[in-house]
Amino acid sequence: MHNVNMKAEQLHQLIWMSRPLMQAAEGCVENGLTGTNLTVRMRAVLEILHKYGEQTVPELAARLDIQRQYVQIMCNETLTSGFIEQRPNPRHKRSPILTLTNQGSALIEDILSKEMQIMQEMSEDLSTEDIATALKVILSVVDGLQKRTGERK
Amino acid sequence: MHNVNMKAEQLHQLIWMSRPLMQAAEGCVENGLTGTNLTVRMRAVLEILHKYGEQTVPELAARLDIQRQYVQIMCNETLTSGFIEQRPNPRHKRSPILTLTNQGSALIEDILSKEMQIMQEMSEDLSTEDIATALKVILSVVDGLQKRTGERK
DNA sequence: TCATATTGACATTATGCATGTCATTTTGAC
DNA sequence: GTCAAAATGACATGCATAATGTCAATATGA
Repeated sequence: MHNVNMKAEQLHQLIWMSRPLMQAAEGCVENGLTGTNLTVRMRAVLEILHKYGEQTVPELAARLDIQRQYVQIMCNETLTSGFIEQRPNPRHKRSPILTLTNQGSALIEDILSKEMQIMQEMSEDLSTEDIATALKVILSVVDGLQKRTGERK
Repeated sequence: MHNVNMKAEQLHQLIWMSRPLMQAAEGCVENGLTGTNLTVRMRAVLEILHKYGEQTVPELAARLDIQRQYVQIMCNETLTSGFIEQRPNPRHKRSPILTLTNQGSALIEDILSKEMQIMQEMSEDLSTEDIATALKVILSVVDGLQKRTGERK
């Protein structure tokens, strides 16, 4: 009985750490971007292209779960900066395929590897099992919260 | 060696669940507010007053870690709605103490108890130890990330 | 007492999107 | 092949959630 409330309260605390966690994560990413001429949004574009390969703006938007119109803006910025370029799309003349330039490719790889190094450093303080457990709990909580809400979209 | 990368990758995945987690949590809170004439910001004001007792706008701002000027707006809205009221502040004539009205007090208690019930339901799927472990990991990660960033003031 | 800090109020700006519209393709069903 | 429907880029507008700047009134502390 008392145990039930303990669990609920700890879960509550866990859930509301999500904001500080996100802010800390984003701050850290932003920090790693200084001196690169990249913005956080441009980095996001490069990351997806690096992870999933070249693709069009609408595909990127679906992947990022952001409105197409906004992703268009992000991509246009990134194009201007020269980290990505357009390739003709055989499947759609108005919608070119976006692809990393050599410069963009090298940059995002460098950034991601530095970020991964931070992950490794931080994971030294934690056991493999604890990390796995935490991830499992978080996934379960996200699922539970979404189910109990007016289902997005 | 391979283990190191596994840990880092799981940690990475965990960290970037923070955004969906936050969105799910906020969506759920918003959902619970329908029919109450409360906005999310007003709910935040009520919650702090309920948790930490009556206080001034600047105190609230510090607690919420939001700029004083914005919290002022949130509080003025909440005042208009009648869920909180001003009390003379013996320590500062220009800065009244904000306190919950009976109506506001009843409302926030109802909301918080319904939210806690959701926590209890969700915690049924998880063990006490797993929740505790997850919380520990998250706190550690937030700490680690903040340390590795241009330290937020 | 008097320089400095605090506070409420108001104005402006920024960020990160969502939403709406339009003209131009592109696609798919017939 | 035709034609309605869908996809796409471009552009405009709106909106929530703040940060930032300023001012005048008031408080505070040395």
